[in-house]
Amino acid sequence: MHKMNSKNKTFIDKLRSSGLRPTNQRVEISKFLFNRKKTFHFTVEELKNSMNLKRSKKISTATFYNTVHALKSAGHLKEFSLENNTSYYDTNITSHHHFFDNGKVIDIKSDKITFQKLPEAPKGKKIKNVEVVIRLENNN
Amino acid sequence: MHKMNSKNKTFIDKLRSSGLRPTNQRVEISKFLFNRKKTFHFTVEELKNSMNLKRSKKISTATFYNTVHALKSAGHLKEFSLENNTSYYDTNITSHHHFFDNGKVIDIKSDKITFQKLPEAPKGKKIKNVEVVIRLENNN
DNA sequence: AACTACTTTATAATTATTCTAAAGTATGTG
DNA sequence: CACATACTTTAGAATAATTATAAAGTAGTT
Ligand SMILES: [Mn+2]
Ligand SMILES: [Mn+2]
Ligand SMILES: [Zn+2]
Ligand SMILES: [Zn+2]
Repeated sequence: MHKMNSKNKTFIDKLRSSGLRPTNQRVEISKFLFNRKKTFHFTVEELKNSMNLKRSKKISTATFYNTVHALKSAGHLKEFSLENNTSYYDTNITSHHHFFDNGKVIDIKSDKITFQKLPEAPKGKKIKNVEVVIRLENNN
Repeated sequence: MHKMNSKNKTFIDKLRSSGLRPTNQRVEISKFLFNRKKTFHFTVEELKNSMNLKRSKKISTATFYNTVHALKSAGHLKEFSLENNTSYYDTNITSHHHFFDNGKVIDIKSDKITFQKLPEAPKGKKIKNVEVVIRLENNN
């Protein structure tokens, strides 16, 4: 059985608030996702492969998808897309911006970009958020 | 056999410059895509369904995918993604911005958004383009 | 007409994702 | 602690979007 320490608290709470019991598999996934300093951008396949690589008893694909989906529905992960019909997830759930550099994704803090001019929302609508993608290429 | 008129010229040229012979099927697809005043945003499935609806002899799925792919590779279409692992295409190939409103996509001309502050590219990289997505929701 | 290169199409394969149903684990109750 | 019940994990099937294959069709050339 697992003893909960204060370090684990945050990511176990994320599971609980997603309606998920903190089982072994889920705790390991949540820890892997949230127990890091920097934002993590990933696909479910990438997550599965990197976690299962070091494990003798693999966590099943369905558990990865289910857990990620529940965390996303509860607002602990944000979904986004690149141009390759795969879902990416972002542990930074605040509204922020990105550099896209050949499949690599880098966060840009919200306050690093400000606008001089922005269009109004069409009538009956309002703006939920404004997010910028800066696509990069190699110099020269 | 088809006689080419000046109206057809543009979209037939797009086929030619994509390395595609202007066959009947391709001409109809290219015409459907480019012979309109406003930008068209679509998925291949949507394109196929709306074009085949009015046809007795259907154009095959592979031809839709192949033609769209060639047009995109030649730069006559731009690919983008919403949060649902399907590729969308945009007949507006200029760098521009979008409203995303519940799966609906609306163009925002480039000059409608200007920046006060933008981050620099990481070293060794330069900025290829900057595109904004404004997500909308219903009022009240 | 015969030759060649390019096209279209039906169908199979692939990839990402979701579903299903059976077996496993935890929790509550007496 | 038994047992019931509820939730979980998992392997494998199913689905959706896309890509590949290979046979039959079409066009351009000699
Ligand atoms: Mn998919
Ligand atoms: Mn896909
Ligand atoms: Zn991010
Ligand atoms: Zn557009």
